Amino acid sequence: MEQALATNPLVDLPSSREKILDVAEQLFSRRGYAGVGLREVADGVGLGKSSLFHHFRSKDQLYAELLGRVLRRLRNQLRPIVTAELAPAEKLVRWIEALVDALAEQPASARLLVRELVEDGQFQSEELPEAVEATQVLSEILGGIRQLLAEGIEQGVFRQVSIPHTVQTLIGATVYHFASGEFGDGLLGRSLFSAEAVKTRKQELIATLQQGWMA
Amino acid sequence: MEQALATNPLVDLPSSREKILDVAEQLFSRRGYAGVGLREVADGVGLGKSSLFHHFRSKDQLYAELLGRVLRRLRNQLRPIVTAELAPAEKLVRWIEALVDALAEQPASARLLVRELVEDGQFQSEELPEAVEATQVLSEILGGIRQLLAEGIEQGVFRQVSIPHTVQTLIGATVYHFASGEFGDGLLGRSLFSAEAVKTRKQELIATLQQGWMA
DNA sequence: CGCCCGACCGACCGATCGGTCGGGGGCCTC
DNA sequence: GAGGCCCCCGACCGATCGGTCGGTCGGGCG
Repeated sequence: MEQALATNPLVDLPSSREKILDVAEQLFSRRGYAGVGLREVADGVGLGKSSLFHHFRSKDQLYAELLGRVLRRLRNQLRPIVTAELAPAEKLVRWIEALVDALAEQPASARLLVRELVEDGQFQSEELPEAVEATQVLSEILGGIRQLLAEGIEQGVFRQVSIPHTVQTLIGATVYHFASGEFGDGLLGRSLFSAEAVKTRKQELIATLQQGWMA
Repeated sequence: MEQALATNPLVDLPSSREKILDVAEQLFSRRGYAGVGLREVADGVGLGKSSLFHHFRSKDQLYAELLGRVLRRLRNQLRPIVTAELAPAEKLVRWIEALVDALAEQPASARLLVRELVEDGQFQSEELPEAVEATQVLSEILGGIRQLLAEGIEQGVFRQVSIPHTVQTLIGATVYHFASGEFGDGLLGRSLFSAEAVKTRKQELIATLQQGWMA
């Protein structure tokens, strides 16, 4: 996180802009869009507040860009699984594992996503191009899992579950879980993101859901 | 909502105070604690902002009281099921049904709860007595479902699932689902709270989870 | 009648909000 | 060495934040 960045003349881009996004991701994920002021973000980066506006047009745009970054990461890790040549049951297991891994790798992601899903989306309706792109990436991810489920049902390996409800259950069991912060830590008696807890989560999920959806 | 309240000399209590809580519940659930100003709450009730402080000490206290109201409702609807004399499998089904019904009845509840669970709880650590009480009610609810699951495992009718993870899955599949607002509406193609969608949710949940947890 | 009190109000407080503006310093290129 | 560009800054803007204050009003009660 704190390597020598400025000393590398070739890829010094990850400097301020990325640092702002990193800090903002931590803060927004914990206390929400309205709960964090730009002053605090700037302080966390070690810049003046007005410097943020050199890199981003507005608070809205900063947030939208953040969301896009998180969603693109997820999409990139999940896409190859949907398009792979595998049996649906195997695909589903790998998809769940990959989603859990992706969420566990970057603890702020799940919280950010839950906030966005629970919010009455002011962002997708904005004319901000970054927000529009983020919405598209989300649609891609959803399309993938829907297709995966549809395949399995068509081939008769899954029960005839309701696809939208199943998607919701999956999101709840993964994204919500890793977004549950201190509450989840307290329930589990350890950090949600400890290697042990992540492994157990995968096992429990796959056992429950696979068994619950198999024909 | 707009009956003649003041004309009834016996039960005129549900007047302003309850009205404030109702309006605040709608607003906070949709845009979060930090996202709603007291001015807007007061306008929604039809009062001046300063009048809110006649009924509540602070914004924090108003919010804590709100949370307590929601949690007490849930506890009161779930408690009799845990203590009932029924087989664990039957109890679990009824518990899920009751939770879904309770969340579906008052659409703001689920969103409020998800926000609270995802937030790094500033409220339970506060010295606000209303917040402490709300935390206790939440613990009661959690204790109930934990006990229910433990019973089932002990009697061998449930698999040896991890109880904390199972609780998380249950919360995700119910509370998150009904908190997912416009996103969930879009996924389902109808309102999350339509009678049809609620009924389907119950069926899907019970089928999946029961089948996934039975020994 | 006079008195009290709960409900309510507008004006106001200091602080903070997102955002703007003019300018300064380092570095690269003519 | 003179410009140009990128990055950054402090000072400042109007608006809004949670919260306070003094005071008005009307109904119940002695």
